[in-house]
Amino acid sequence: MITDDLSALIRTAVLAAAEAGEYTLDDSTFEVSLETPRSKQHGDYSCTIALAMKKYTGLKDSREIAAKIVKYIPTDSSILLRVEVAGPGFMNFYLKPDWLYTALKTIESEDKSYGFNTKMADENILIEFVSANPTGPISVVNGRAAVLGDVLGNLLASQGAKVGREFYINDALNSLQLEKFANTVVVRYMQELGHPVVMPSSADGGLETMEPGAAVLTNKAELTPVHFPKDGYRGEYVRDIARGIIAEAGDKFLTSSEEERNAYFRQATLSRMVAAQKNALEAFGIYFNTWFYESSLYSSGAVEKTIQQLKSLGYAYEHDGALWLKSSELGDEKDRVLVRSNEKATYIAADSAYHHDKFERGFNHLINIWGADHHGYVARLKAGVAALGHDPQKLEIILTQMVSLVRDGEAVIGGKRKGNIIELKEDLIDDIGKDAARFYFLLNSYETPATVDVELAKKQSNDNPVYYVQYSHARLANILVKAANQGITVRPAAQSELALLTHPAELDVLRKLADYPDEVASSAKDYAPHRLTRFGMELASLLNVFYENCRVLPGTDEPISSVLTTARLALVNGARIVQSNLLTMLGISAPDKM
RNA sequence: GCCUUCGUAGCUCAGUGGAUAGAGCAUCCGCCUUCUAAGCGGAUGGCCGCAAGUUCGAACCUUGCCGGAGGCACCA
Repeated sequence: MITDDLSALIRTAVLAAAEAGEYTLDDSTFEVSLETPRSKQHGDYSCTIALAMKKYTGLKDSREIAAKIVKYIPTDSSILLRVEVAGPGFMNFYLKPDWLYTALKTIESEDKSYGFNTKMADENILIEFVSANPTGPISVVNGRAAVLGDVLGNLLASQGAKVGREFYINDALNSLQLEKFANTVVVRYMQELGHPVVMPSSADGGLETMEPGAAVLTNKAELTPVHFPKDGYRGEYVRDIARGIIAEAGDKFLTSSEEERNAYFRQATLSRMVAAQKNALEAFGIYFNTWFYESSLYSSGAVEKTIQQLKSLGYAYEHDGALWLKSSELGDEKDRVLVRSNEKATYIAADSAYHHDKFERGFNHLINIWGADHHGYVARLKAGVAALGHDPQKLEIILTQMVSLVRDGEAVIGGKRKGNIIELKEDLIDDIGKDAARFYFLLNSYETPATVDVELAKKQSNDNPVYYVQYSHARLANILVKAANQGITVRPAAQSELALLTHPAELDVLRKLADYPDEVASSAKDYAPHRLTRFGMELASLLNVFYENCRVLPGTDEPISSVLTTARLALVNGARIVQSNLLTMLGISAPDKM
């Protein structure tokens, strides 16, 4: 890569200058960092080493240091046009356009793998994300973590890491909630089959109300009312599940034993809810390698085994009738209960077992994506993992800032219990599509608290920058189609007069294309998918400028030499590859027509 | 009270210790007879919450304060 060549050149010059006695160098472990200047007046790359070297050399004027270094940079380099010292001591490097043409050839030959490398080949990473409770649908709030985890997975995989995506289903300990959920579905089931329902008075002062049963059994006498559970789940999706059960099993649970009915509903509501979640996520382009059931940790004995292990390692002790984890010795602020005095294991016991299991499965690096409201749990889990002999540094918790929901300017409060959920699929994807929805979440850093107004998102969907990026791709594709129709063949870049590409708009595009692999690598390293999104918008903007200023195919007014057309077609094809690779990385389609 | 996090243009947000702090939307003015106007060009708009410190250099690092969000269970 060009930046590697350039920094090697600078390193050699810094050492050569010291050797020649221009200055003394106290520390030879200096880092040569290159940056892309914000303004291209400052060259293709800029180096600040002279500023940093004030400490090591004893010289006061960093412009002077820069000048001394520059003296030892070879002027007959194959890549370098010139070097300038500017400002307080920046060294600005202006490269020969050749390097851009070389980059274009590289893009063409690497094609779909341009932007990929093998730096992280030793990493076997498991990303666990979304993991929404199986008592409600995937909501818009989950959308951000979902797309973040998915694209982060793509980014890490592009760096050569093996990546697994996992969804954890909290189906065991949380049994009270699951029971309540199943009971709620039973009530809706009976309502669908004709029973009236008594809705309890709500906490915010509403009175007890009566809902009629569905009019399916018109000839029968009035059926006995059933009571909706206090704090039951009020969302419409509960009725959907009830209807699904009727379609599959009919009305036989009206007359079955309570035991039989409860056992069936407990299992059926869980599997239907999980299926619905899976369905919604797939509509969002998100596929998990594994759906891990918390209950399996209990049935396999893993939780019990983990507790025994913690005891024998001396990290667990009895106190007040409960079993405690010595988490305070492992970075947590206090000790935590592992097994309650009622003998039930806590979530931390199951979670320790779960993360132990992840490591046991061969992953050497775990990434969990959680909402910021779980941050108080981070130290605890790391302590649990450390107690079991794993390096807590290898468990990374990404906390996404909260997503608050707004509908037509009004805050939507409450959640699954109250029934006012804004569903990811029904309320967003079905309206604006997968591409716009993904792009919407990928625009900003997960470190920024977000407010999602679905109605606003729908109204603004035409303004969604995703179309801007896709449009630039479609225009490129269109040029290639038109060229083929006119019988003009796209030649390999190596057989084109790339030196004809001298227009500033062309050079800007080429420079951006050459930057792409670095951008992917840094987005992966910093877990910052949104940077790639921004890069796509910037590239689109440069492409539009190129499109306005540099005609590719012969026009009626504007004669264009066939060699220039050939060169520009090579550029168009390279840009199409990059824009397509980028959109693919984001899980967004790259249409040829719009 | 303690912990985490956010505060940048009217709004939504980028900004990797570097040069004159950027983009989209909104507002205003221009540009379609040639490869897609979902586009291009221009204008307006900033005590980067406040203060001190570190540094050659701070929107970025440190500390304090102000304001918002979240968390401090034998819940998950």
